[in-house]
Formats: sequence, structure tokens, C-alpha cells
Amino acid sequence: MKLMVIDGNSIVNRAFYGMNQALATRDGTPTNAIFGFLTILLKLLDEEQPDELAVAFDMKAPTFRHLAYDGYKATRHAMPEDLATQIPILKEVLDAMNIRRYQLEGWEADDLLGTMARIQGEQGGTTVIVTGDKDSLQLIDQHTTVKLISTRMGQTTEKNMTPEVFREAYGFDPIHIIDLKALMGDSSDNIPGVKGVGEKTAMDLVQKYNTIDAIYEKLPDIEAKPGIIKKLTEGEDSARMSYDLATIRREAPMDFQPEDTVRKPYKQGELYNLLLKLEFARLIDRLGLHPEDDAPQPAAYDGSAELETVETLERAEELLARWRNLEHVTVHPLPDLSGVCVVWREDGVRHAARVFSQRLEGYNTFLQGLFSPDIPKAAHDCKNLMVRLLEENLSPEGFVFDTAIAAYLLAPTDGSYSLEKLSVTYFNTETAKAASYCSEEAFSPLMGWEAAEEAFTAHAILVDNLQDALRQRLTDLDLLRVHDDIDLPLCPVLARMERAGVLVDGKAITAFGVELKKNSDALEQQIYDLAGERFNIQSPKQLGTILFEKLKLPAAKKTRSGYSTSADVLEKLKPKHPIVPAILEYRQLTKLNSTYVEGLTKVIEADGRIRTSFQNTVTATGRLSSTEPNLQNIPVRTELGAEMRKMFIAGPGNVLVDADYSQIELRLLAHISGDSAMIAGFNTGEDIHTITASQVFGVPQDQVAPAMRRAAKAVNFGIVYGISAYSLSEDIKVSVAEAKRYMERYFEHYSGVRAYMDRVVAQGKENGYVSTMYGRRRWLPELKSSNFNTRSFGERVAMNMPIQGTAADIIKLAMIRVDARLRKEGLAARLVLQVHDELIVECPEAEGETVRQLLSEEMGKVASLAVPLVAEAKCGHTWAETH
DNA sequence: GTAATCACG
DNA sequence: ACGTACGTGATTACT
Repeated sequence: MKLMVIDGNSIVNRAFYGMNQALATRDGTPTNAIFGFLTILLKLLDEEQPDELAVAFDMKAPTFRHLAYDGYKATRHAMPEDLATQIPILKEVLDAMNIRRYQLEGWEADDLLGTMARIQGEQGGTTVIVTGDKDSLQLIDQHTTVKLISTRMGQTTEKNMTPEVFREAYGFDPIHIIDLKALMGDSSDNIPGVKGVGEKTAMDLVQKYNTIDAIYEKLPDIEAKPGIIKKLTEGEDSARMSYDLATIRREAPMDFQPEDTVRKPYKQGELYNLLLKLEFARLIDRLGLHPEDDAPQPAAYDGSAELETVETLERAEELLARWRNLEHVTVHPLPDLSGVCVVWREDGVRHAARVFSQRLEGYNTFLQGLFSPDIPKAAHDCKNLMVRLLEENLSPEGFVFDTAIAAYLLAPTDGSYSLEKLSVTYFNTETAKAASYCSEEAFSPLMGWEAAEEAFTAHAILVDNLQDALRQRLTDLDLLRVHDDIDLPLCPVLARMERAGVLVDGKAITAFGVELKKNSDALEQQIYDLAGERFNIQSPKQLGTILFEKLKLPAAKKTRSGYSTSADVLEKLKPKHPIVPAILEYRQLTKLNSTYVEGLTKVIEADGRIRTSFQNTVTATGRLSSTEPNLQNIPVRTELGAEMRKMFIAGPGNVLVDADYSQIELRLLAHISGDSAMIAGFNTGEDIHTITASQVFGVPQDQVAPAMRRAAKAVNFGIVYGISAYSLSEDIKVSVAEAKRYMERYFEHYSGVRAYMDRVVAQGKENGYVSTMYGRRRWLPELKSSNFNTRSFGERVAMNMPIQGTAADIIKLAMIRVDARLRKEGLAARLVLQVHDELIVECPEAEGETVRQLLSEEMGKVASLAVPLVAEAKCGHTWAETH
């Protein structure tokens, strides 16, 4: 039989310190250590497949010896509260998993591990001890191995220590770890050892003599320096005492019978409820857990409805007429719009009507009726639905609620908002997988019609229930206005933009690619010549070996897996070797070619246009993102890269009009902080970076040197991001002390900015969230973390999100208004792209000037701030020309 | 699937 | 003393 025993305290500590993310439930209970522990546990179970399993804990944490982790001086740190609160919960989880745990007054987890391993061995079994603590290595023997765990940045690495592996590494048998400790001591465990004997001497002695008994027997005739011999002689008592302290006691009076620890199935319902409380939805999914059959369902969820399948146009018309008078109906379409389930409530009864193109003659007439603006509709992910509606020439108007957007506004850092997930989050209820009715074959007779139809209907009802629950929560948190005024009305605008697409010059892109390839091939050859061998330049690992080992360039070591070869490292090495500039240029050319030339060529559609997807439920701040392809990161900063923008063109007889907000984030900083000096600066209408430089460096504006302006600009940006002197110094390449001086002078002149930064962090800590001018929120459990890095990150986010997020709100409002105005005025112009602070419209040449002014005007008047909100617009035949 | 790199605001 | 700026997405290498 194979027993796995886990050192609970050791592993939970490693999980706590090794998780780089702040994990917490909505109410702020930290859960990262629990999550980390369970992740490690499941991984180990999978790998080891033990027959028996147990976890040992220290009784309390007075000795703190298990708090030690690499680089952490554990001598006498109290256990952080954020960790302490997680341990009792973890124990509950283990109980629900039906895993035996042991703890014993007066005995440490180590001792229990040792005792269990001994008993197991005596009964002819084997044991794997799982710990992060090297002390336990003394327990290794023929039937006991130790799995050493270390966790960094959420990544767990493990080392299997068998007697052979140990001997290879240490040069003596595992049991002599005790002798080693007796000599060298262990500060984290308060073991004194022999004064003056460190790790090196101790290793040497134990490798030669194995035990302290042997050493002291032969003393003074041992191979060691006279000084050491003297120290050993004087320290004998201490060594003997340390030996006892370092010895793990294997005779704990514990009630351990290996057969008690045979693995048992989880207590399904109990574990489900616990993990649900901890908001570990993915873990619930992974373990395939379900609620207990008799568990009380939240009142909000009611999956029942009067069902019908609509098969005549008369019935369809009748329903449409009734729906027009309701507050809303919930619509849930199949991805290809070949069917739709509509859920509504009348006189306290819920109804669900399913309509399929194959079963209703006149289905298209029905769709036209349903998707006319006079039937108020709720749906999950409106924008995607609207894109499909536009493809079918149906109206994207008339939507009043989007459950995906609502869930996003409530938890913008969650990342995904599938119905499967929301069902668990909001109703503690598992639901069918969308894939069961979304695939091509789902409704084929082979797959069983009924199952697909049932899942489809269940999801429609779920969306209807979510609509209720989420609307309530939005109202409670004052987030409904963001949904109603910004994110929902933006959906049809985005749908139209996606459908419009942007025209590119495919031939020019291909030609550019040929040119890039020619030049990068030449560089590749050059690099091989300079390196004296061929290698994969695109492999950071191989490149690192060439640069830092073969060519012996000074390494600025960085990444986990070796040398960093990133552009800023290489930039510093440029003068040291001609291979470096060649690599930098090679990188630029291949990047342009693979990401932009090849990436974009692949997605050009038959009409020569590229259609991106704008994601409206992804970013933590409220910005949009762009995928497949990403059109928000087309090069512009370098001359060669900017060539790409010449390939984005207006159609024949058309122009592009490009309008971008000038310094919107800094203007918002001025407005939100209320800093009078910065507000005054913007109101003079001069260049803000020059003004900043003039104020910070104390020179008249006309004497601001370009370097001063550059520095001031970097400080301005840094401030918005929640700066540190170190990062600023890296950015503008001055000493940290110099950067610190800049920042001090900056805050002297803009004291209101500093006050705002302090204020927003304090509010974030108090409320648990920060918000934009329009009420969009981001929750910040990181601010309460006891981990310095995590907390610092939270503070920077607190400073940045209200600014970046407000800018995002403003441009979204601008898009809604620009789109409305272009349409109202009967212009052929249409929005085609948004790049965070920039809008791009394509229109007939004749409309160019009108549109240019309209854009600038609408964008400028979205918000009235303490400083002007300025948007500058230009026309051109290519995207490059508009800059 | 993750890490490293680099493109954008 | 800590470890180093906010927000994204695509490509490539490699496990």
C-alpha cells in the first residue's frame, strides 16, 4: 500500500507565499492559500495515485518553524492574519474531501509525519512525505521518499527525494541531516549548533565522518583546521543538545492506523457548498461536484415555465403582439439564428416559446417582428447577437438588458461570463453546457433532439432569471446607469463597426512582407556569421546562450528560466557587440512580418476588408479590446512600423477621418484630482509636458530643453500609472536618486495630485473598490493583502483605474453620440475603428470636412471638465496620412 | 498550456 | 527590506 502524507502547515505556507495573485471572495475573505493548497494536492494525487492519504498539522503556530521558505527569514515572524484565517477553512475543506488529518498537542507536524511513515513501513507499506521543509529529509529510507515542494509565482515545482537522490546531492545518508543540523544549527528553528561552524564546515565533516558521535570519538584527531577542532571541542554540549532538537521524534502517541487513511469519496454536497462559498467555480467544475439533492435552492432561481413550440405563423403573430406590451422578453438564440427561445412573464406565470426555422413556415417574418425595436428584449451577450442580426438585415435596436455586460460590471476582473459560470455564481446551480446545443450536429436526430432542446430552453430560462438577479445587484451598487447609459447602448454601435470593417491594401501588405523577408533573411545570415554558428534567433533560450555564454556579454539576469533577452536589455548591450543591433533589427522585421503582414493577410475578407471583434467584457478598467485580429496595436511608434498604417485605406471616393483625444488621461487627472496648478496649465492651452517641465525644473517655458520635456512627459505618464522612482529611472535612464528628485518636485508643484493619490487609495481600502466618474467599479481585494507586492499593485491600480476607466467611459459615450449623429444627419459616414483614445470614421470625400468637425465637436462635449476636453481630427486617404 | 517578447493606448 | 508603472492581444518556442 502506498501512503501519501502531507505536511499541512508547510504546504499551505508555500501556497500562500507562492501565489502571485490576490485571491479573495467578493466579501474580501482571502482564499489564495486554500486555492494553492488544493491545486498542489490535486496535482499530487494525480501523479502519485496513493492508496492512502493523510494531512498533518501543527497544533498551533508557536514555533513558526514551518513558516520558513526560501529567502524568507522565518525566525520570528507572526503568521500573517490573511493566512491564519484560511487555515480553519482549509481544514473544513479537507474534512469535506474525506481526507484524514492529524494534529497532536505538543507534537509538530514533522513528528507526526515521521511516526506515520514509521508505522507504515513496519506494516510493509511505502510512504511519500509531501513537504516544503528540508528538515523532513531525515525521514527518507528504503520505504519512505520525500517530495519537496516549492512554489513561485503560482508555479509549483517538486523534487522527489529517494535515498539515492539524496546521497547524490549531499554525499551522505539522509539520517545524517540530523548530524548536519547539530553542527551548523538552524536559525529558523532556534537550533544553535556549534558556534563558528557553518554550512560548509558542517557538510565537509558529515561527509567524512557521518555522525557527531564519530567526530567526537576521534577528536582531536580529525581532518579539520585547528580552529575548527577547538570550536568543536568547546561546542560539544551545544552540538549534543542541537542533535536532540533537530531529531524528528517518530514515536508520537497518535492513533494512526494506515487503513483509516484509505482514500474515500468526497462528501459531495458539503464540498460543493464550501467551494461555492470560496467562489472556486472552476474547481467545482474540475471535480465534477453537484449540490446535494436536498440542498435548499436560492429563492431567486426558478427553472419552471409553461413550454411551447411555435409552429404556426398565427400563433407567432399573437405572441409578438403580446410581447410588445411587456417590460421585456428574454431572447436566447442559437448561434446561427436558426432557432430562438423567448421567455416572458404574464400574470405571474413564466412562459417559454421555442421557435425554429425548420418548424415554422414564415420563420423570417417572425424574426423580423421579434427583432424590431418595439419589443424590449434582454439577452446574454447582445453585441454578438447584434452582429448576427445585422448579417440577416435585422435590427439591432430594442435591447434593454445584457446579462453578460451586467455580470462584467459586477465583477470586471472575472474574465469570462459564460452561462455555465454565472449559473454557479449567482444561483449555486449547475447548468447544461452551451456546447450541447450550439454545435452543428446538436439538433441532428442522431444526437437526440430532446436533450439539445432541453438544454437550450434551460439556458433561456437561466438568462431570464439572471436578468432579475443582476438587475437588482446593478441597482444596489449604482451600476445600472453604466449599463443603461454606456455599455448597453454601445453594443449596436460596436456591432455596426464590426460589420463595416476596415479596408486594407492587400497587395501593398504582401509587397511590404516580401521586402521585410528579404531584409530579415540578410540579417539572419549576418547574425549567424557574427555568432559563428546557426541557431534559432527566435528562441530566447538559445539566444541567451549565444549572447551571454558564447560571446560573454554581461548578462542582466532576469527571467525565471534564464537570461532575459528583451529589447531593453539588448538596448543597453548595443555598443558591446555588433550582433546586438542586428538582433534588435531582426526582431523588429520578423515581428512586423509575422504578426502584421502575415497575421492581417490571413484575415482579409473577399471585399478587401478586415473585420475585428471588439470585446466589451474583458478589461478590468472598462476599456474595449480587439481580437482576431487585434486592430488596436497596429504599429505607429517606429518609422518602419508606421508603414503598416499606409495599408489601412479608405474605399474609392472615400476618406478616413481620425480623431483622437489630446492627453485625455492627464486632463482627467487634473479634473479628478482638482489640482489647481495642473488645471491652470491645461487652461493656458500650451503643451502640458512643456508646462510640467517648466514648473518642475523651474525654468521659463521657452527654455525647456527637449530632454527636460521628455523627462516631464515620463513623469506625467508614470504618475497616471502609480509611479515608483525606480521604474521612472529605468524609463528615462537616469539614476534612481535623480528620478526621485523629479517626483518630489512634481508633487511639490502638483500637491493636489499627491493628495488625490492618497485619497483614492484610502477610499479603495475602505470601500473595497474604486470607481470612475460614471460609477464603473473595480474591486480591489489586493489593497488588504499582507503581501507587500500584492498590496503595492493594488495601490497602483487604485490610482490608475479611475483615470483610465473614466477615459474609457468618455470615449464610449462619444462613440454612441457620434454614431447617432452620423445616422441622424443622413451621412454615409460610419465608424470603423476605436483605439482607446482615437476614433476612425470612413466617409465619402464630400463629407470629410463635415465629419471632421462633427467628430471633434461630439467628442469634446461628452464631458464638461475643469479643463478643456479636446479632440483633434484629420482627414486622409490612409491611416498614416491622418497622423 | 505557459512563458517570453513586443505591438498598441 | 520588499521589487519595480496601468491596460490589452498575437506569435513563437517549448514543456
